[in-house]
Amino acid sequence: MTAGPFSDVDAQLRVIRRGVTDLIVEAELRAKLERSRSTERPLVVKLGLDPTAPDLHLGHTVVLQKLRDFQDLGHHVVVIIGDFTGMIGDPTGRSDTRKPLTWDEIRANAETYRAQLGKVLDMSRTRIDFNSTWLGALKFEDLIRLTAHVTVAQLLQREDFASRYGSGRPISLHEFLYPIAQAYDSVALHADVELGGTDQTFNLLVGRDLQRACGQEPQIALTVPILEGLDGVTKMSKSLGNYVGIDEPPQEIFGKLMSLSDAAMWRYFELLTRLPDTEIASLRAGHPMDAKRVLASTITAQYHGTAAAERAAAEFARVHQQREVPEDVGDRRVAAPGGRVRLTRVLAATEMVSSNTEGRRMIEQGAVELDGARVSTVDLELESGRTYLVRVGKRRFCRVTIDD
RNA sequence: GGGGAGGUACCCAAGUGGCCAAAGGGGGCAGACUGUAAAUCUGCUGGCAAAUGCCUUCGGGGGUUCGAAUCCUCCCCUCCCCA
Repeated sequence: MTAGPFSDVDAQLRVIRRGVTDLIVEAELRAKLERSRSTERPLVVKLGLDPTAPDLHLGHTVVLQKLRDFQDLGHHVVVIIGDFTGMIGDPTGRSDTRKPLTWDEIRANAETYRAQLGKVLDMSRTRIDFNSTWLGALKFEDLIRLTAHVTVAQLLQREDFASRYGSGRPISLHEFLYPIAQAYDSVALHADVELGGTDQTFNLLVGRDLQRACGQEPQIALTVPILEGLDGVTKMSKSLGNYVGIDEPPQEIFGKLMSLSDAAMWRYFELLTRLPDTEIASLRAGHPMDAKRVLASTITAQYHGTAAAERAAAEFARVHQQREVPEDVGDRRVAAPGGRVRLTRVLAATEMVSSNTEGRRMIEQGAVELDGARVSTVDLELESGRTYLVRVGKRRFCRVTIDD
């Protein structure tokens, strides 16, 4: 993208600043960039990932795209798999203690990451490290020295700790160690920049303090906005079920994005697409559904290519706007011991519902269609030797063949 | 170490011997309406069988009782105050 190894500092800063919430401290970043340019040494840019949730979703891509920006500028990107910190679990909110992962699980998760990160990053220039490498080598004595640099009052500045402490909810001591461990990652790497969502601000700043205490130049803390999930309110996360995984099939990504609320969609335009402001403005002036279609197509294309995005769009129109059957309906076979089976059993057996009782409820609520006709009989039986097209709710389809 | 308050279904939160599979809210799902949106309205929201039946669930174990989320007892966990 540029002639020399590193482009003009102002140009770099323009790219880096785009879409970020906080850049602490910009003057220091400028100095680092200038030195990097004159010495032709790339900056070390760090991002930590949690090893427990190896499925990347659109929420992660906000920060990953920023990481990609740094890569494109020629800098050195390091992704830390927080296998050690994962034993703690970043204490944001829920207070459930995590069970430590086995080494095999961690390795497997890291492989998943490697595959998924490649959808956004240039993996040939991405280093992946495990923080157990250096954290596991620390002795208790080292830990004591490290923790001496941080005060309890400092830790209680963090909003999450403060509110829990204030409202009488427990804080385990090891949770206090989380920011310190993450900060030590920066020390171990000699990180120049650390990226994270705005919820990471505190941790990133502890990194600065600890680096300073260890005689290093403090890193730049750079935060990007947290993407809201499909509900448009809480942050996108797998555990809340309001996410779009980057590994999901195109129809899923497209369909999930179409179900966004109008209000939330602009946030997605802003954080997930690189469409120019003028184009977004003209979309705002038109029909919201057209805008949403553009959003869904753009993002689907990012992960599956334009052709797949077009297919997904066509499929969506067929199923939801013309109310027809989707192109790829799963085929299942269900055994009918006596020549016939109850529909409720079929629904459960094909996992279209979670239990027979649930299936019964669905029928009672008029949510089940058989070959296009709504089912009103709860104890309806299906005959063997036939194939039925079963639909539950709006999105669940299955072609079921009944065997003897 | 002393004193006090708590642990209820996905989450919050009522319930202090039977009418409790357990109020209410949130979330989720479904139906209507629509642009498969949002908002709104309605219904459902442990499982098996579908019959007025059975099983699992109120931190864990044991006990009292015809009968317990509710009483007793031991244990585990959390918070607050004092030291």
